Amino acid sequence: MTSSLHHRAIENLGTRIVSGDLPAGHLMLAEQLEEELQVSRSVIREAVRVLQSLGLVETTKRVGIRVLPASRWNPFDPQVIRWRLAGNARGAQLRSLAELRAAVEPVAAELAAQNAPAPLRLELVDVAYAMREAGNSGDVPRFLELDIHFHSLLLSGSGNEMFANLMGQVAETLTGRTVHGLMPDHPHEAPLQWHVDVAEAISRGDSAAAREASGRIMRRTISQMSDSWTEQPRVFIPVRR
Amino acid sequence: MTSSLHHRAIENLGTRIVSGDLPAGHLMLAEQLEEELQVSRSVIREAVRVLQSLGLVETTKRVGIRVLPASRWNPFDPQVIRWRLAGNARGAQLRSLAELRAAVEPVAAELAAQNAPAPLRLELVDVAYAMREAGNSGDVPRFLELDIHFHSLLLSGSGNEMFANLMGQVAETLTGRTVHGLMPDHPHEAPLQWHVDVAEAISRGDSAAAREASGRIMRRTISQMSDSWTEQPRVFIPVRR
DNA sequence: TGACACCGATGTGTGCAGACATCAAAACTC
DNA sequence: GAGTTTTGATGTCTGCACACATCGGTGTCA
Repeated sequence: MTSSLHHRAIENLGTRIVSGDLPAGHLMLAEQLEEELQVSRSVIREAVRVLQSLGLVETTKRVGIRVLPASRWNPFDPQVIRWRLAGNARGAQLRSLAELRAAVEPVAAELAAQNAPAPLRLELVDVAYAMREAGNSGDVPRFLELDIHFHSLLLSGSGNEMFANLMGQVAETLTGRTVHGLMPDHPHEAPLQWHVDVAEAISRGDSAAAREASGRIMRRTISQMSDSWTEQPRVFIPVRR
Repeated sequence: MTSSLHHRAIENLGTRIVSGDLPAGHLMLAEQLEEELQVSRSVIREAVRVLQSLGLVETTKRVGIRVLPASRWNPFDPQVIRWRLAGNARGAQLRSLAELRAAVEPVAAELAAQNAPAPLRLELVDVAYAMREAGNSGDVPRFLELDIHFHSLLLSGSGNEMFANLMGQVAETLTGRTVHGLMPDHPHEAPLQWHVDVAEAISRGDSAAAREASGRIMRRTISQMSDSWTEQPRVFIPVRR
């Protein structure tokens, strides 16, 4: 039911708010939204309730439905991330995700070396070898698929459900990087070997080596992507006291 | 409006699902929930829509409202985190948050050293000094307050809105740690100095030193808390393909 | 005359009740 | 077993009553 009226209403309002089309402070009335989207009150009310839980709007009696500033949005919500990736904040969103990934993956590798179940360790090694092959043979789509699979296994193997939940976002950044031509036709030798190093370190339970090798991959990734970020302004969320 | 019927319905169902009282696969009907919570259909529907957006339930025509497994929940949603902290998964949730923090803060410190606005850097140094004083004089409540403020400034100063959003969760872990008597009456000297080191490194833009000092704090924090975690089983979220 | 506290009118979200539409699971027919 | 019909749940729409924050008017006091 991805195109129910409810879903479409959320999508419509969510994209417009995140894109800045409906700026912070903008006031709307439920009745006016019914008219605009040509749906009934119940649809609007249920959609507004969801947007409220995402921190995109707040409702006040006698006032209406007010759009909240970006600092109140839940930046980890998959829908908010999707809307930002689809809009003009795409660059900033990709940078945020890449930095988050850079922070998390080395620790995830360390934890996976300590805790991952045996079958997952074996699969990780297999995938790392397959990545090296696909990379050397220039099979870009297969490489992307394996790359996503590798990092998903790593996050899953950490045994931390918050890390594991980043699988989807990581897939998004890797895909975005490939689609936007930020990847060389032939991935470089060194990063391919580092992936193998991570997998083998996890496989033998060497958490320090896993962390170190993963850190190398992340530093390389960041330095490659940072060129296309420099123009994106950073946003500083004020400290709430 | 924190005690509207809508809010109470979400709270009721959310806590019961997260606590395992309503297990994955459990089926409910809207009509039955109306009866049980003694509210009208619109209240139930709006609450279910919100829970649906959090990944806690799914609705199917002709079937009803089905509780989803924990692997489908959004582990970054503040409400989900709060429900887990309030229930029997408290230990696992605190560990997840601490590991996330351990991963993020060193990178946040690095970014803050590169990007934070000047006033924030100055405030960070002030707070670090005040922390050292409060720590040495054994003023626990003030120390906790300053500790939260310090780490909030650090995350905010990174200029990454996802990092900044973790302020609330970090406050929760620090408070939880203090309330549960996991903190010594007098904080140790070394960590106090490391906080000052982080602040001064950020202040002078030395990102490597900031990351290093922050990493020391995190390693100490993890090793102190890990004693109370060992009994918590880890959950491995399967890779979705 | 001016400042301030009170109070009632107004408008908008919240909650309720009932109807019909839709659609997928389940039962039935061949 | 394949195709069709029935059924029962969510999806959508609508009219109404209520709660309550805001605003403007009224009255009191200095």
